[in-house]
Amino acid sequence: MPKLPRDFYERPTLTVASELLGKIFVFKNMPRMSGRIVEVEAYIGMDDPACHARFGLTKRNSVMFGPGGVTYIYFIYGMYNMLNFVTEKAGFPAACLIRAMEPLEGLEVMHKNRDTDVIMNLTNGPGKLCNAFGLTTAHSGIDMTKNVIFLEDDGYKPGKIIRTERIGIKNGRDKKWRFLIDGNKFVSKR
DNA sequence: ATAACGATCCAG
DNA sequence: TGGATCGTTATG
Repeated sequence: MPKLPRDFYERPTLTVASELLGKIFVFKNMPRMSGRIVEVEAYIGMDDPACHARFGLTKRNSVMFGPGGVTYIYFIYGMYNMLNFVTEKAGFPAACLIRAMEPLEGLEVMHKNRDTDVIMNLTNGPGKLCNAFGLTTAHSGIDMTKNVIFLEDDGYKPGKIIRTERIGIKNGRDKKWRFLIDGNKFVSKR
């Protein structure tokens, strides 16, 4: 199946966010692991008070200032990793946070990493899915046009897409920059 | 040098 | 509803 090219990512972040829904995230680990994206949030530029780029270029967020189609993974709350894809062209800092997926391949490893038998509980949250896939900050800055981490399009068409406020932030919570597939049971809990 | 806090999760 | 837990950033 063909990988999504850099052109897919280097567009307005809200466009990318909505089109990420239904795409297949692939991590060529041992074994190959994958999941269908069902919930995403957009963080856009230095003027977005919830975006890591709001303080300008720092050591942590530098990858957001580079080209689109690169992973941005950061560590938070002393124990969780968050998976993002950098969007827009180099120079404009923005990214999409992947909040939930439907697990497809590598279920055994996910169950082991998450220490649960419940499939529904594997990847239905941004911290959970990184734990399930084994993704850490060591996987930040990976070029998604290469062969380790990338997206595939199998032609799946999500049904109705819902837009809501972003979750877990204080500033900028008025913006409806969270996108999810209506009725999908792998969307994160609230 | 130090302190506050965060794009979360889970137990009780 | 609160505690875990630590890197990042701001402030003195």
